[in-house]
Amino acid sequence: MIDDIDREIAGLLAEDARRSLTEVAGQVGLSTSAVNERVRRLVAQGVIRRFTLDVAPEALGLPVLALIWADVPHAREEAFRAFATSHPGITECHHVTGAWSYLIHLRAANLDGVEAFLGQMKGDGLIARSETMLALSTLRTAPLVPR
Amino acid sequence: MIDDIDREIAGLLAEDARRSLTEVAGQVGLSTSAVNERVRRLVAQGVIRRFTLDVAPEALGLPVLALIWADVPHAREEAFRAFATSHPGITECHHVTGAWSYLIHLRAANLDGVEAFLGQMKGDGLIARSETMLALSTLRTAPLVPR
DNA sequence: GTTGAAAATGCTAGCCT
DNA sequence: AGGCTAGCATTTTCAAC
Repeated sequence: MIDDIDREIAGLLAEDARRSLTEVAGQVGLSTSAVNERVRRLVAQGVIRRFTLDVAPEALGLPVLALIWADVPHAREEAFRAFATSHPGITECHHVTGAWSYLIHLRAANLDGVEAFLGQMKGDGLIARSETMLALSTLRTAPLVPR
Repeated sequence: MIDDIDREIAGLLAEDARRSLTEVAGQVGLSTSAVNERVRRLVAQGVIRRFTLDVAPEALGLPVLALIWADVPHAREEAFRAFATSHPGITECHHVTGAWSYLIHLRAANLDGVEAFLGQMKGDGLIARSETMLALSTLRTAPLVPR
C-alpha cells in the first residue's frame, strides 16, 4: 500500500505543503517526477485527503472553542448528521463510546454563539441533552504528521 | 486587520491549497500579484499558520482515536505540556473547564497503543486520573474554513 | 525511477490609479 | 498605498528510456 518513502513525503508536505517537489525529492533521495508520481498516487488513494491551510481561529473572529457532549434522539440521527456535516462552525464531530453519543467541537465568536447553537439544535430536536465544556487554551492542534 | 477578500482567499485555499494564485485571483476579482501580496501578509500576520495536508489516519495505520480526559498534578503541569506538544500521536490537547483539566486527542494503531500511552503518562506522573472515550466514527474533521 | 525539454506557475520590479 | 502588467526564474508536467 504505502511505504516509508510515501510516509516521509507526506510528513514533509504536512509540515509545509508549499515545498516544491524538487525540494522534497532532494530530501527523500528520489527524482522530482518520482515524487510527483507518488504524490499523485497518495491523493488518488485517498491517503492525502486535501491540501489545506491551518488558519488561526482567533484571526477569523472565532476565539471560542466549545466541546459539546450531546445525546441525539435515534429518530433524528440522520438529520443530525446532515446538519453537523454542513454547519461551518463545527470543526469536528465524533460518534463516541460512553455516556454521551456525540462529541462536537464548535467554533464561535463568543458565548452567545454557543448558546444560539444549542438553542437551535434543541429547538429542532436534533439534540435532546447536552453538556458543554470550554477550551481555556489549546496547547496543540497539530496536523497528523506521519513518522 | 483582515477584510472580506482576505477571508475569501483563505477560504479558497483552505478548500484546496494547491489552487494557483491566478485561479484565486480570478475568483476574488483581483490581480495575481495582489493576491500574492495578501497571502504573504496573511502568513506574516499568523492568520495562515501553515500550508498543510489533511491525511487519512487509517492509511497511516492509526485508525484508533481516543478522547482522553485527564487530571494533571499541578506540580507536573510544565512537564505535561512539554510532553503533549512533542508526542506525535497527540493531535490535539486542550485545557478545559469542568471536572477534568485537559482533553487529549490521541491517535493510535490499536487499543494497546492507548493503554501503553496511559501507562507511560501515569508512570511518569504526568497524569493522575483519566477517563477515555473512543471515537466509533468521525462524521467530520474539517479544516476551519472562513466564511 | 530517471532524464530532459515543454508548459504552467509564481515572483518581482516598475508603472499606473 | 495598493493594484496592474509584463518579463524572468522556478516549478511542474510529460514523453522517451
